[in-house]
Amino acid sequence: MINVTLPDGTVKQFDKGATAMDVAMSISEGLARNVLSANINGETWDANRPINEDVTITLNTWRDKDGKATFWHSSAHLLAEALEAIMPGTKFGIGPAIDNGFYYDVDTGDKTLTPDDLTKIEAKMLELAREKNQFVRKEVSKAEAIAFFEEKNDEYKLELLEDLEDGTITFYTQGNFTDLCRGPHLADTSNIKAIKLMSLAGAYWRGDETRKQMTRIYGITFPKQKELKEYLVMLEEAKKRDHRKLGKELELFMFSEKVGSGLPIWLPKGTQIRERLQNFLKAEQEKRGYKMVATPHIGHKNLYITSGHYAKYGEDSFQPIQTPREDEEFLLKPMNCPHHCEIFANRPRSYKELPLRIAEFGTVYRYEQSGELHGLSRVRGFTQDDAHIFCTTDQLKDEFLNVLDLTKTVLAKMGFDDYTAQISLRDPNNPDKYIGSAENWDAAEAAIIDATKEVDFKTITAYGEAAFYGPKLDFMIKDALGRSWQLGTIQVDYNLPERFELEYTGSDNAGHRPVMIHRAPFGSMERFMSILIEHTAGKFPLWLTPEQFVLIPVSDRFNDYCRDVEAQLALHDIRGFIDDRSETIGKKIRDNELKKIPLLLIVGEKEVAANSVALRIQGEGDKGVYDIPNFVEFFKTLM
RNA sequence: GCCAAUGUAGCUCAGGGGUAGAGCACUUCCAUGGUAAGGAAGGGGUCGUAGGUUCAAAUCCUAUCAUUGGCUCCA
Repeated sequence: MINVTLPDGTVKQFDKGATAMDVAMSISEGLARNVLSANINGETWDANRPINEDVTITLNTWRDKDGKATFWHSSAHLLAEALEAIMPGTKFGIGPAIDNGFYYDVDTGDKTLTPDDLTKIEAKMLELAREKNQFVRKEVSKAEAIAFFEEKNDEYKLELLEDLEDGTITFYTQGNFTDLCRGPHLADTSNIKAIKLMSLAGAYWRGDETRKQMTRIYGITFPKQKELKEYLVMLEEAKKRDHRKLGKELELFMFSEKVGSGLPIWLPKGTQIRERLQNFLKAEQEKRGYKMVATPHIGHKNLYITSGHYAKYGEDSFQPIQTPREDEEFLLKPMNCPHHCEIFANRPRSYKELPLRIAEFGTVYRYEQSGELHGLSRVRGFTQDDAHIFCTTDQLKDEFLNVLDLTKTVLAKMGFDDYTAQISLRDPNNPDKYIGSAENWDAAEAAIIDATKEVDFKTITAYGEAAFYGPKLDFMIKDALGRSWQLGTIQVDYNLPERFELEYTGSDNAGHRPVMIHRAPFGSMERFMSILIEHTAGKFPLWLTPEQFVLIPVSDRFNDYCRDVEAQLALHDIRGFIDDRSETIGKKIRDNELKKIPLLLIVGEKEVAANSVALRIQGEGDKGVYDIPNFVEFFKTLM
């Protein structure tokens, strides 16, 4: 007999060789029907794999992340089976579950997969799923495994096998398809009821761009057709929030082939929002002791030789700008820190000046690869809400707290609450990768960790993700389609002060090297804007929105009155415009609702008589009549 | 940069070897309308760009640029 401990602490006894399915059955038949896999002592297992010792168990269903992962991983195998049936000789790379579905990297040789093929594969998958084939786990020796894939001529699986130890290798077979796989899998294919292959993409084998590019097939499956439909509807809804679409519709920004790809052009409405964001941040920074500076868009080549960027990124960047003078070269600045280092070096500095916090909305240019450009999220020219803090190691933690407080204030003001702070530390196995003494790194990493604890941030720690010059903290946030982007960042830097030979005079009258913190709460105005658009679906908070109200006269007889109201509201810094087109009232309301103007003020005979407006809130409908002072009061409650 | 797809009017899209279509937007006129599309008329495109095939190319081919989905990269 074995003891099985359930998540609630209950211990049940079973015969040796019982399965998670048996455990589920002992609880209820319904649960047994829904169990997809189980976590056994922390490891995910097939629901029908025999258990031979005392274990702690969690049963995974569709509602659990691990359950979905099992479902989707099995779906990937089903995809492979279908593809092998349709295109014999296809070679397979890896086929894992991901956050939303699964993919399989395949090599179809000379044949190129087309979207039409996906439809055929889907149909085949459904057909195979209905066969209710069991996923059969088998432990194999390495020699057996190698023989199997040599027979199949699948060099990818053979390469994967090289890294596996004999005795730990398992195969899974369902129907006619056998794959090298750790598992776990569903009991059989019949749970997979709804299938959608989403897209095709190229993907380098093992993520290495020097290796062969395979075809990646992305797909998603569900236990119910209805869930697939809901998922697709959700995707459609998400697309409506896409900042590229809304940016065009709301006339916030544009791109021009003539100006160049990846170079965003901010239109008047977008610029208004951008400037309000900047003014807000400036005010917050002023409270926290920052001084604004302004530096040129280019810098002498020598600046970047000093900073080390020339050697590291020279060839992959915008190329140097020549001058009439021979051998003189300037670079478009890819970051602001070298300029700011020169500001620090401008004159002798005393420890009494530290921490020195200098800030700039600095526009930088980076030659991103053409395939990487993405709306406002990934561009070649963008403005960082940059600042550099020069301080002593002892001041690091307080400065970190100061920056964290600022970042928190900024994100809260925008209503962003679903973000992750990633602490990036050294790779403990690779200490030579990093510049600076171990003591300094210890101090900086401790400062970050302590500071994030004090402000109670939701953090994840990533070892080995630190920059070579120092540890960092990045704020990650998702766009409408669930893609993760880095917004704000805080980075400790020991390298640049060293390279620029920055010094301050300490209380001991000796020279000391400062530490530098790079930080940008928004990250860049462009990327921040893209996320802001997607999170608000274009319904910006009232303080940010370019047009807070629209006055809609019922007929053009009331245009003069509207102008009067507009002027009265302007006195209270309430901004908007008059829709004096000769259209029907219904039409004007519809148009302005679609433009997402927050407050619609309808004005006709009655309103003119009572010096009032009839208020309608975007998306909410009629809110009744307000006289002007009351409306101003009401407006203030919304801000 | 790599793989794949797409590129037709300001926008969304249909069409497809025989000289270009819809809806919305725009202009003008009529209507002066009370809470999500009033009516009529009109203007607007060398079908991304450059070559090629053809009697004839927006349509087929090649190259190129841009965009989209991924991969790689990301100071």
